[in-house]
Amino acid sequence: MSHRHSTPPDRITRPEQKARTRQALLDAVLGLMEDRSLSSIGLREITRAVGVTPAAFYRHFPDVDSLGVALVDESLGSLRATIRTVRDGLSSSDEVITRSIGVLARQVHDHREHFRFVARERHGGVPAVRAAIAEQLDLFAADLAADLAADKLRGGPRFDRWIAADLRMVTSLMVNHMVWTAAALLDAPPDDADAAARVIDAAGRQLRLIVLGARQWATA
Amino acid sequence: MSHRHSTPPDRITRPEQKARTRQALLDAVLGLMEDRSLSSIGLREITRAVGVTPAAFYRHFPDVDSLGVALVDESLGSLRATIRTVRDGLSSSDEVITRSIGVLARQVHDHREHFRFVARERHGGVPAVRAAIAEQLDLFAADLAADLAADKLRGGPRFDRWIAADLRMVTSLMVNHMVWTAAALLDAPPDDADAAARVIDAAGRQLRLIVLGARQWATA
DNA sequence: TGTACATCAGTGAACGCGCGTTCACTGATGTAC
DNA sequence: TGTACATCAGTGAACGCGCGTTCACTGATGTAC
Repeated sequence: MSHRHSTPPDRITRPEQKARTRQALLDAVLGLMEDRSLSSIGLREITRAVGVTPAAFYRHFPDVDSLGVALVDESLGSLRATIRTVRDGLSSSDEVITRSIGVLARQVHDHREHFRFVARERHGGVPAVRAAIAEQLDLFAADLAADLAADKLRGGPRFDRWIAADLRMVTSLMVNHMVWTAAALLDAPPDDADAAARVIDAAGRQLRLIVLGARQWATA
Repeated sequence: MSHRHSTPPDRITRPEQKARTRQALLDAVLGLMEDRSLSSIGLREITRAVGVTPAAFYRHFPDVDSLGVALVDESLGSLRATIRTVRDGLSSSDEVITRSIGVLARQVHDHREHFRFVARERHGGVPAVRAAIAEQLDLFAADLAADLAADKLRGGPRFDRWIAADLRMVTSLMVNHMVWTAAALLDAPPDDADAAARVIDAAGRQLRLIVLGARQWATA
């Protein structure tokens, strides 16, 4: 009853193998950043963790900083798509707040290392990485502004009548709050559900307070 | 007309000289952190910038991380006293908001390197430094909570009736906003007064929105 | 299907260099009498 | 005030080590015919 013919030969093509090594390099850096910043991580350290020679690194990235920029896209690119879909079903502002924070908490739990990387390097020492993160966060704020302007929220402020500057002011406040919430979740131990629940609860109330303020702002 | 007798001998005592070298080490690190994180700065680099031998470093700190902890106290300790006095004269919430942000902007302008250090290391790679910063920021939030509970603000929410958890929720939101504002000011070029003015204006409106939300929160 | 050649991800050795830490020391400052 | 001794911030040499980068190479994968 051998299955030796049921498994395909699955020979790996060269581009596939290259992509795997590249991914291993990215993963290795995330793993090495538990208690350190990107700028303190050495090229040899990375290749040692992956199990290739130092020179092999150059087949994938010109230097460690460039690898960092690639990590920004990997970390925030997919999250953006996920977050957008949360707001797609039209619903009340309270629902959207609770669900948004829930999704964020789940993402942070499932991709701790990516979020730790972003929190650590957002104001960190590598200019190119900092710029890439700022760009992605601006896109988050723009997405949110577009959704609010489309007035998807029932029971919330009437954002469709807001001037652009005020809209941007409130969305940047919300995005900043999101980033801060992620960082607070990271500061709690990974398996401490109680601590995480407390952060999530506080974050939800803060976001609700902001929405209350926004409603007043519009009518003031 | 020689003044050779008018200048005092000003011989420097040994403790004074030691304190000067220590301060020079602290200053050198701040200067080296323009585009890098603390964890990537070497001991020899620091002593080279000061003009002493590497071994001299150990007369002042056991390692670079400990120097970082000392820098946290230098950066945030004095700011805390300054910020407290801003709220000391009882005044309207709008006044306090405008003045608080003004003081913050001035402090960031006058002590750019210190704030850059705090922003960079707040979520950075050195656990001891991160812990020291978190502790100082908690003290900021506690100061603010105490002031709000004493109901110093006329025309603002009646914080004296708030439960402690809600008070802490809103003060941590405000402190986080303060830190984020400082970071945003740092991202603008040092001499670009227009860019700084835009950040200050947006920050003021965000803080005012938060206060509006807090007023609603209390009555909700 | 088989053969001859091209591609290129990863190798392994070598390079010069700056790192953190140790140590016995020097010599100006400080103190006891 | 003068002298003899103690202190200790900073010196300078030495150590073993890991760093980033270069280079000609190997050999499996891919392609043209």
